[in-house]
Amino acid sequence: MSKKNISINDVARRAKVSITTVSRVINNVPTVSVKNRVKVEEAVKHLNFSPNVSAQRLATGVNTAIGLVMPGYPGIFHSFYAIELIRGVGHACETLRLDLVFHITNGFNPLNTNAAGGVIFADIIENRSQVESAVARGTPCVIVNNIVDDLDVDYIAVDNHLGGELVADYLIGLGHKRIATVSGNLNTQSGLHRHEGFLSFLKKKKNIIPPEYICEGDYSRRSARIAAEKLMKLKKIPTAIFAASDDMALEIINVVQESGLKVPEDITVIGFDDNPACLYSSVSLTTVKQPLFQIASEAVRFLNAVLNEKKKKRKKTVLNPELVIRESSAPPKKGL
Amino acid sequence: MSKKNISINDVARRAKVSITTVSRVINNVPTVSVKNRVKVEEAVKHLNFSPNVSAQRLATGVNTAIGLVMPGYPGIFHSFYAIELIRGVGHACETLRLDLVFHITNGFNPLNTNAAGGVIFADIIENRSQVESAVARGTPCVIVNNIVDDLDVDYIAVDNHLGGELVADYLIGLGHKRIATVSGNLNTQSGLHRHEGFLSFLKKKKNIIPPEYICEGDYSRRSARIAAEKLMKLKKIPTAIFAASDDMALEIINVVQESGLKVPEDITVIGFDDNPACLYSSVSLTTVKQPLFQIASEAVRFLNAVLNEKKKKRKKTVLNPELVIRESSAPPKKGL
DNA sequence: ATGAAAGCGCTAACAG
DNA sequence: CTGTTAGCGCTTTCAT
Repeated sequence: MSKKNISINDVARRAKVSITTVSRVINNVPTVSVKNRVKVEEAVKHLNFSPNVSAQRLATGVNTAIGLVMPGYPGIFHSFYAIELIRGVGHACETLRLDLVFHITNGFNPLNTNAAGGVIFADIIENRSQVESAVARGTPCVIVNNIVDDLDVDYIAVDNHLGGELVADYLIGLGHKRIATVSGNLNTQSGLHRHEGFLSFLKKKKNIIPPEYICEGDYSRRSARIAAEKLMKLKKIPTAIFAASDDMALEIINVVQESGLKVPEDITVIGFDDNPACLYSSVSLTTVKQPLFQIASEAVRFLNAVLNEKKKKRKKTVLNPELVIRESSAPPKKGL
Repeated sequence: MSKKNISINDVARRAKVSITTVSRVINNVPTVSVKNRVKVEEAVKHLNFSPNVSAQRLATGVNTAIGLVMPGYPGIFHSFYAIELIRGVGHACETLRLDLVFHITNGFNPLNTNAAGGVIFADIIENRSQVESAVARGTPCVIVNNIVDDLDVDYIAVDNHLGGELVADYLIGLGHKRIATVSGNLNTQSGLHRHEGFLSFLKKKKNIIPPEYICEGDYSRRSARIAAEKLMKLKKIPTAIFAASDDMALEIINVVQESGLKVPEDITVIGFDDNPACLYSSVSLTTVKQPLFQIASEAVRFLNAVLNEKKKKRKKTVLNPELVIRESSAPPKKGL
């Protein structure tokens, strides 16, 4: 270390007070004479002193850093989901003046989550064991966007099942009969739930959907393209396609247009996410909006409250997504 | 705190060895008998012990966390630039097993950058003073994507000026005469340098560019649209437009196409970033590629080396961007 | 209102 | 190879 560390001692010496007084000033403890307060403040400024966070944490036993653990599978950073979460958590931490310790994990090297006082897990694919050990160690955890009932953790999630149902309901209401879907990664809870919600609602409403209309994607543009091209080659082309993400929906629209068909006149396409980037496409997208930013902020605020012992009760929250109707959806053409 | 903290003492007691031995085991110090090592490992596992990072840092005086400070202006998270940086820094930290402390700053509340052993500043708009105080405090800093020669800090940047020149040179070579440009935010160094490089090269080559062809944008889609619409209303429409970001370029293409013109047949459009999202647009974009991911990783590796005292010499690096020619550019139509 | 002193959990000489 | 001990920088009783 080349750092000439300025400590509370240096400040005390310069201000000619005890380190206790310096500590009081840094922590805004009221019982300090104006005279001393001024002296200390002068010294702090003069020495460019900044308290050693590690020492503070050791002494108080309170770590005010929030951990954010994000799965590291390829492409996640190109997803609206991840970005929005980072942004939400980041802003909330800034507002609350908390450090944010960010980790990308591939599920292998088990990070030392104890560098933070509380941790937020963005999904838990491949890193359940990490969650478990953090919980066992007593670190407050909140899982975002994953409903986990078999583990003693808090979570804040969106009802993806309902999201799928909303789309199915809307499509039926519009009069569509030939409805297809391209799922997200079915290994993720979001992908699975959206898919199941959509399909089960259709089935409940006695809407038969042929197997060739059910395509498994993985949230990538590439998978969407493959699925869409397959759909466009069918003898009976669907009149509506539900994609499990906006990104995939956009790619599907591309394929549809390349086939010489129009959205929504010939085919309705619906996405999921409410990714603002999709407002700029040729047709604005009908989609399902999930309050990601708020979820993220809420997770931080909750953890902060726990750290301050304001509350310690469980927080298992499931929020409802919302259908946003824009240009890419319309009733099917007459006769279809 | 509701956490029942397991300390090195608990482990020592259970393993019936001294805390020093436990410490040695945790830190992989070789001089520990196999017998003791096994006992300690058993205890660690049994107690789900994980060392207190704050205590380690205090004791060693070494903080292995890397700080990443990002300006918080609106929209930055929708830029490829920010995402790529986060991704690059994140992955590098993971590989090196470093904690990443992430901060979004609006330039006001001066964060305590000393929560990290070294910090990376992604641009320094509005937070120069923060950089200065970190430097004064002796914290190793590296500034990314900003050439800062009036401050004693390291930086790793892309030569944006050259980037602008590359585009100008290419356009001239293609035979374009009526060349327009939509700049990025001119308060950012990248925006300014790209703009200046582009313009100065044209001038040097005796290419006169009328004032109405020079539009000031701010990296937002919105600003690009406004500028492009203005350009399309001119009596003499340009045959080529250089946008300071891919995102803006895409929006410009939209406007061009809405005007009934074609890219690149009628108008060449060139971007800057090499944002992969732009591969999916109707025409793939000719653009300037900057090695953001590598820059980010390099910044982390450098800081890590400094922390390990492997090197302490200055690192002022300027990397060259690279022109990537794709579909959105072509020679002007005959006669123009 | 102020300070002395103990201790947070860990590492790093130093002895043995 | 192992243990004792003295801090690291700060907070927090407890006196004064």
